[in-house]
Amino acid sequence: MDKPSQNLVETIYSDLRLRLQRSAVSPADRLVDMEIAASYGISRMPAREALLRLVSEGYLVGTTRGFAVRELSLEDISGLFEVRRQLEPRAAASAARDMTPDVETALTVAIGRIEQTLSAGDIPGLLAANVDFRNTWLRAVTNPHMAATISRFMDYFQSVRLGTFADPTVAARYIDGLSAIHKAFLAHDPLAVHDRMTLFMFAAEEAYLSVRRGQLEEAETVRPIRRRRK
Amino acid sequence: MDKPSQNLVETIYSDLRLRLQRSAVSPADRLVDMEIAASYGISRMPAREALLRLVSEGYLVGTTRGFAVRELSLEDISGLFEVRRQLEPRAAASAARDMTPDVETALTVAIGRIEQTLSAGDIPGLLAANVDFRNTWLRAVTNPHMAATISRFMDYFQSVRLGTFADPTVAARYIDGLSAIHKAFLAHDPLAVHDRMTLFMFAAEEAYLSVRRGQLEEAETVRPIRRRRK
DNA sequence: CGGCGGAAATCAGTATACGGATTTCTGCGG
DNA sequence: CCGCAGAAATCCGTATACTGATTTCCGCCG
Repeated sequence: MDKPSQNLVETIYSDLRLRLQRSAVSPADRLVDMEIAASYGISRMPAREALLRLVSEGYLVGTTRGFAVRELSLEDISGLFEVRRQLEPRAAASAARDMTPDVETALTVAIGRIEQTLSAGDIPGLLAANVDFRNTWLRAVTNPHMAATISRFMDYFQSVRLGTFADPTVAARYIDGLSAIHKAFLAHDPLAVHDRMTLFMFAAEEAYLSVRRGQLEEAETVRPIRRRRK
Repeated sequence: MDKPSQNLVETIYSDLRLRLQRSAVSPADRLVDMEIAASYGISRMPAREALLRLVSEGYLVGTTRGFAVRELSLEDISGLFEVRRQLEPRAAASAARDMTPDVETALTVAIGRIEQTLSAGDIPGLLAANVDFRNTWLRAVTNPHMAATISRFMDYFQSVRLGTFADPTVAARYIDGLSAIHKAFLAHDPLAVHDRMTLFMFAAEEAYLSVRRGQLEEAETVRPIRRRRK
């Protein structure tokens, strides 16, 4: 969201955030300040501060050995979606009202890319296109506090998302929902956008819950994951 | 929210956050890491990290000389209240549904203290009682993500709040709104709580806007406040 | 072959140090 | 008395260093 900035912490923070958004960090990975620092050729402190910031925002958790992406419990997912349900339909509706033509075309492009990557079975591409779509309508949300909050809540789900699209049935329904939202945007109908987004929220919640349930019972057996502090 | 914790950054962060909640830091004040560090008898880094975290959360802004409390523009206030309107009525309603008896009595105590401090003209006490009231019902919100988000949005307004209660008319209406919410809580009526909270949100937004407008035009004349970064 | 215990390694937290940008202070000249 | 240039002070950003807690490694003993 911010420009390059000649500030190291900001740079590292953005890079890491991007990697998290793209699910480029697995929950098994450990992010260590010294490694990151070395890869940028800088000292530990900026890397450490960026990591700490991601922890305070809830994207990472500190373990006794490095930082790891936070894994969402089923309660987390429900709770996060309760908030999303309150915000996103309203925000999307206001975006539909205030949208400029270029946003409109960008949305269409994004939807096209989503359908294309879906039929090609290109999961990473689908993921990226999906992020594009949401960022595009979010750009038309004039209230920056609203947009930032929504963006933040969406980003919590990146560790689950890959799995969401693995099941073709789920993926198809997901895309159908997006497509309906897109149509409502094109019709410049804020109320329809609101309703469609509401429906979409429930479908998405179910999808994430089901995926996460699967992940959890699969890992039922072995799973240490130690936190910090006595 | 968190316990003492044997972590310096956390300690300082909580202390500072508390001071901000209580409006104990004026916008004219400058928070400097070395000063804070000295007052705790520690080094710069933990103090600095706590300040940086407050900046990233939007409570402080960096200036060329120390950190200062963020001042809300009129647009900020409107934007923040748009989000609050989406969240707080819903959250309060769920709190009304899930509330335990001890929360109920705590709410009554808080309301009593609010009325008492109001008639006594004890503004700081009123401020504290007000914070108590909101934290009390927020405790009954079972969704931690919802509660944390709301708490965060409320805390943005501490720099304006003192002024809100200076005008007796505004204060009286504010308290009336709270009182109506309290009654709805006692009646265990989630819908009434939702409605009352919605009304209250609009009244509060108006109050803050009016106070802030006054502050802004008063300061119209002299006002350097330099930010950082070219 | 397994487990047990101590040494070595890893890494977060904190402290101290330095450089550079900007502001504030100071004193001289007008 | 005011302005203006240079000096001093302030304070952020970053680097490096130390410490203690925890984990991992490794070899000895049963």
